[in-house]
Amino acid sequence: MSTQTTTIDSSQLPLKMLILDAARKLFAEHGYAQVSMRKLATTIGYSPTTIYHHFKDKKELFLCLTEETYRDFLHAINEILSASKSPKDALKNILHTFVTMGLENPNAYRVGFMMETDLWKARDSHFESNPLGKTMYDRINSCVKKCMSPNSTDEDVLVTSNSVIAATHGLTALLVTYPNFEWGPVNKLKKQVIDSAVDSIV
Amino acid sequence: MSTQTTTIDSSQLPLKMLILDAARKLFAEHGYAQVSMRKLATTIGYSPTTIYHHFKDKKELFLCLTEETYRDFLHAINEILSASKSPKDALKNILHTFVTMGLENPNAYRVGFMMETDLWKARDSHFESNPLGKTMYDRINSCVKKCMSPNSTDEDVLVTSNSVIAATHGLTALLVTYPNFEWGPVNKLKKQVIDSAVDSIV
DNA sequence: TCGACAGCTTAACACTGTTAAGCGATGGAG
DNA sequence: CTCCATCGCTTAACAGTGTTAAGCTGTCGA
Repeated sequence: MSTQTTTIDSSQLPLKMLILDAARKLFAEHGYAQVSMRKLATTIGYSPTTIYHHFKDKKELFLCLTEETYRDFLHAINEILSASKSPKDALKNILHTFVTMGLENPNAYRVGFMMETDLWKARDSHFESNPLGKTMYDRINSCVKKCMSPNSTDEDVLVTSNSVIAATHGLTALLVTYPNFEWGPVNKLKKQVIDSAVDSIV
Repeated sequence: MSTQTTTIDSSQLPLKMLILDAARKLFAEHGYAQVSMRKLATTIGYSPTTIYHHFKDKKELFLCLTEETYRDFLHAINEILSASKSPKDALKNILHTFVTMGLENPNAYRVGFMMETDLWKARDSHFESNPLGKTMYDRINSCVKKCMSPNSTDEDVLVTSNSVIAATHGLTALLVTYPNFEWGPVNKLKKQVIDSAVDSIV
């Protein structure tokens, strides 16, 4: 029972911020597995135990960073949605940005969209602990719906939305996982993947 | 310098086989990270060090299993190619099988197509240490080429082939990574992803 | 001045991948 | 037969991991 009456976001606590900042940087540079709690502690000049006073475990710490990633993606999506003319334009722009952002910050993309967290696997609903992810997904879903004929069933929309996401994710994942492979001109690749996924929508 | 004149595949050595069999099973069940060398050693009734007499390190051990995965996929591709009428039919069948096999053995798919091994990252050519993967890739590539107009450039073929692979991989990766998500009817999803990728080929 | 509490550390546990050193049996040479 | 080398395997350790129980220390209100 604190006497604190002002609403302070606990994530704004200086030390918690310090940890997150260092973690974000280290993590973006070296990847999840390569950053140990001890290394992180050393870089911020505290003992490893201190981190555990602010985060339940390593998973929770990096889940915070994941949320930041979702926030960034969602922000970009919102901007695009409010600036695009047609739904198809918006959708294509969103997917392009999706790939671009993934390539710009591969480690963030890895944690956000390529790692299976027990937190998610444990639950029936995937997005229960991930409202930002859910919002992102819903945005894309409703954008796809607008691209489709008005008498499409919910299942049609779901399948189409997921298939568009799958294709885009596949490209990003491959480019992130095998950056040294001879992919050919990446821009053409992006365009072809996204166009053939979106233009097939009727 | 052994006096052995008969050609014996060293992978057929009983203990090496025993290790690989146990590793394959443990790994398929629990995943790469969850299987430790000590656990593996215990299940085969040897000390951990023994494993290191047959495999340089954990990475090399699981790279052997990766090769098996590639072998399986390549085998399936070859069967399809020799049984299909049109190139487009063959391509669609290959991609369908790709997804199906991935879902049947998610852990194998993870190691084969979702993990960045230092071995590959270190090299200029991705497939230098992975001839089976190269063959697989080439098979798909030439199948895509047959689907395209004869005056397509090599770059066109490359981009198209990679974009088809990307879409298919994306679906498999998502299904493997988030198996509990409400994907909707997976068969419809597979069909839509593959059809919109392949049917966009001109 | 005392005591409570917050913030942080020390030290440990149970793991991990990996390896240097050594043990014991087997089998060929003298 | 004896000796020695070699092969197959193990013990014990190193350095690292995530994590936590226990304790220390300084500040602040009573």
